[in-house]
Amino acid sequence: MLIRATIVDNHPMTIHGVQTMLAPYPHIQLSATYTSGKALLAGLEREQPDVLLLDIMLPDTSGKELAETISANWPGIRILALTSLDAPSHVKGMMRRGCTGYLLKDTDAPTLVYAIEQVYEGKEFIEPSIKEQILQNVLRLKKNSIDNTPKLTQREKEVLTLIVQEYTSPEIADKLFISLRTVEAHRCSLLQKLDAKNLVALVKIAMQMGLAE
Amino acid sequence: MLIRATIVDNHPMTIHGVQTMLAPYPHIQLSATYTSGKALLAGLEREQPDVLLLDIMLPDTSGKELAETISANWPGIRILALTSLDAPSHVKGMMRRGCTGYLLKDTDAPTLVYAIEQVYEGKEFIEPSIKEQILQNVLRLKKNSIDNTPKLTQREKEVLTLIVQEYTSPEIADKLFISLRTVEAHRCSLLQKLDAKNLVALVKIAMQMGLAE
DNA sequence: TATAAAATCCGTGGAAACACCTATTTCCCC
DNA sequence: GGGGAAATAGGTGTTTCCACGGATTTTATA
Repeated sequence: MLIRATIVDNHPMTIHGVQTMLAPYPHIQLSATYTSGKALLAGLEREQPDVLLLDIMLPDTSGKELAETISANWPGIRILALTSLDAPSHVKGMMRRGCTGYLLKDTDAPTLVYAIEQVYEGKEFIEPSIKEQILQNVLRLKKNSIDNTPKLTQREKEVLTLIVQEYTSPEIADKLFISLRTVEAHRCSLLQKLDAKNLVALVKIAMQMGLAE
Repeated sequence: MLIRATIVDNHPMTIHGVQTMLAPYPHIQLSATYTSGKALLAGLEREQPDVLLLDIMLPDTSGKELAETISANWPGIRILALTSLDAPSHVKGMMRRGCTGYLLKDTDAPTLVYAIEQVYEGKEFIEPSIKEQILQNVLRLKKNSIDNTPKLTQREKEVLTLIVQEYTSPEIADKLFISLRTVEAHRCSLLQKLDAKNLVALVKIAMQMGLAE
């Protein structure tokens, strides 16, 4: 088994580090290295690796755009995100754009090799700590959410809940047996208290608070 | 170490099954069993267990409401969700309402015991398969989403993206250098194609497609 | 090149949302 | 018992949204 890998990273240090880490493993060959998205796209025309180690923050293109275009144009290339960004939103962004793995730069050689092997075989590999982080991120929303948003009154919470359940103001008025004006008053309070520009912003905030899936 | 456990489930069969499973483990004592939410709440006034095994579907109250009130009124009681529902939304709902664990009913005795022990110590325990399911649910949205929604045209996708970014129709018109009427036409198409009742519904669908966090 | 799909635009009208303002009643807490 | 927050409701007006028609031009593609 010979795995041809390629790396894109604007830090030469990272590239050297990966080269050093992979040196003792002859079955993984770092066939090419690039320091920008443009250089990579140009290089892919000549030579396609099996696995691409892709950073997110690059000088010209962003890693997310690159992942999208590469997985669309070269579906045979497996992409392993290699970055120091551990925020769940970045993980989601990369995985949804076609990456099969996500690794942090502070990893060790065996893990790097294992991740490359897994990704090469089409199996997902995500840093376990990051998996846990995402999970907690999804499950623990309620903690700093509607209950711990002391700004909102009971009634406002009720109205907000009905709003994200796609009820309009007149419908909410009927449902709560109050006047349309009262509902509108609550809506205004919600917009101000939650610093929302409009309905869309309000819904997004409410969903972040866990009021809807 | 003696762990006092209590179970709420409207199926006597489940209760018997748990009793049988826990019998060989003397350090876990099933101190009380209830078949309804009301009975549980009444029983808690007399006796509080260390760990509560809680089903979601109950005749009177729902497990989610129960989890919320119990974790609020008896914060010392650890709650382990024990149900046959494996949908991520249920897991999120229960965990966000104060459960420390989530177990499926098709589990085996050692796992049940381990879960109770973990939860007793305040450590989270979630069925590994469910963890993975939630993770995939979060990460793989894009797959059957905006790209695989062939219904939407390119322009409609652009407009939808701007909508969830909290732009209003006039703002979108300015940004895309098109008429307000055109934007509104795209909005109507979006509402129809995505079967959305209104803006709120549209935003929710868009977020499920991964267009925003 | 013919045809379909996409993208553009308009008129009209009503519903809903949002922004100001004020005001009363209720209820909790010091 | 008085102060303050919450909930209630109204007036007025503007903006945005949404739905019902329609139309033309551009683009892709078979």
